[in-house]
Amino acid sequence: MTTAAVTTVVSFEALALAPFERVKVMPAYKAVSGAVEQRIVRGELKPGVQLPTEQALAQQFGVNRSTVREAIRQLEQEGLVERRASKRLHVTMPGAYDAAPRAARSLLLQQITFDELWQVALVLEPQAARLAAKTASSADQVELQDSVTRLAAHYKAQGSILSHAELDIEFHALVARISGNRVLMLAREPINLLYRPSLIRLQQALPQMERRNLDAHKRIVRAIAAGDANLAQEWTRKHLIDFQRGYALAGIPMNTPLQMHHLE
Amino acid sequence: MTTAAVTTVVSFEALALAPFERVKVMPAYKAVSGAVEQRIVRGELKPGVQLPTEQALAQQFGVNRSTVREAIRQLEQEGLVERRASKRLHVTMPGAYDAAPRAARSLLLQQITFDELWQVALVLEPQAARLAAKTASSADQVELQDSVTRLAAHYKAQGSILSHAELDIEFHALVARISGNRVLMLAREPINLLYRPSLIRLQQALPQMERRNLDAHKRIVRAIAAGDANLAQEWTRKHLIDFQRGYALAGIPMNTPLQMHHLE
DNA sequence: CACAGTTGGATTGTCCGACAAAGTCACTTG
DNA sequence: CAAGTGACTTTGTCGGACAATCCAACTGTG
Repeated sequence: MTTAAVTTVVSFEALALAPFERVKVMPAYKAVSGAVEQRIVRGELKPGVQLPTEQALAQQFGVNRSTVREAIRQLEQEGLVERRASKRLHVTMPGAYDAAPRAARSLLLQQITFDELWQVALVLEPQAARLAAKTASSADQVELQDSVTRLAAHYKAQGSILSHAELDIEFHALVARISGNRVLMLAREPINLLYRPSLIRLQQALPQMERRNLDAHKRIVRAIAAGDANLAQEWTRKHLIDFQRGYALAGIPMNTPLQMHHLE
Repeated sequence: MTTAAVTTVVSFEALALAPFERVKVMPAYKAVSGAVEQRIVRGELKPGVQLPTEQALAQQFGVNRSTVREAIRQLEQEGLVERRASKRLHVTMPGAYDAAPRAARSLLLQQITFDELWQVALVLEPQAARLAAKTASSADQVELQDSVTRLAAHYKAQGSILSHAELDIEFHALVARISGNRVLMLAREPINLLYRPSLIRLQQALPQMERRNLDAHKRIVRAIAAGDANLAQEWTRKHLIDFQRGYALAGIPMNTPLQMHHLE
């Protein structure tokens, strides 16, 4: 039975072999969340479908329910999963809106300044208008017209509920949506969140800006309706530069870090 | 003792009072994670400091350790907290890089197309170059020159480790970093992640593009070094449009959804 | 006294079992 | 058939437990 094989003993070190790389050991909860995440990202678990109960998941993965729960918390936070109707877990497609608040918070913690925001808006918004001019349907045009009408109404009678700034923001969000470019919408969103308070503040400091803003919106809508991409882009750009001018006019410095209350 | 107060009984409904709004009841784990999050965002807990142990947290919040753990998982996922050196919890400042992968994944799940990416890059990259031209230090200029040199070396001797596409990406990331605009960097990042595979693919299909790319990079660097913002912006824009032209030339459609393997 | 090895406590990751609250669903009843 | 009801399911939370690992103090040795 035993065939005496002739072998030579050679030590591992003697061969100067590369040492084994540290084996990456993942906590079980991370392994579980990762596994579920993969199946969602791969499309095997489509948005809307219910996941098994915690108990069942624990059995399938061969871990304890507590471990499954920790994994679920991660997936929840990631927006891949949510408890709809207070009970069962459902797979959800994380929308752009989901990542935005965190990005905004990250920017705040990094003490970004307003002009950093503005410099990006200065190119994103005109591009949104340009694209919108190319793709706007007639229904979109009606919506745009409505938005301008609301702004005009607000201009005539100051008693409106939404502030001028809110309507302004709404308008630009609408243009971005009409552009149909989801990357653009995603990139805009954190900026939008942080922009709002500054815009409101400026509008209160310089109420006379309303007239110019209204005018700009009108021109932008007209350009989009006409399908004139260049014009829509250019007017949006002017609109933004105007905003910067107002900022300077009001004597508010643009290069001081944004404060935390911008997010509350 | 008992003073008979004269009261009239009136039913709640009879007064047609507004119904109570549904009291928002938060799960304990969310309350805990929210509490910690607030103290971090407010700056009371600065990055780097250690958090108490799970046991201590459980006592302070008056909940079970399991509950604390679930809260920690959320904070961990959010990037506000991490286990450094394998044990103690440390507060961390989530960087832009942290939110990007999730944003990228979200975009993939939404089946975005390449031209949506490109349309945003088309305005962000030139703006990055413009800002970089205004702020580049001499050290930055050296780095830019290095980057171009590496690209040139790769062009001469194909044997480089990094592909042409990788160097291209690196260059644009460098320009963005030099721009000093953190909002811009954040907005770029998800695009960067998704752009890479397409760029590599294109570069393989059209190796003759290398020459033009190298040329464009050179001009951009020269413009930045000269502090000519307009020129830097314009050349970057041309560089990107060139890229689009190459895409069409290679016969690759730009409007098909990006595939999942873009992220692996 | 310096230094390396040992040891014991502290902390995390995981498990088990339990229970109240809230939802679900089938079944009963008017 | 609609409304009501009651049993079952599932989640959120708790308490305790234990192995593995890390940390720090302690100890023996030169």
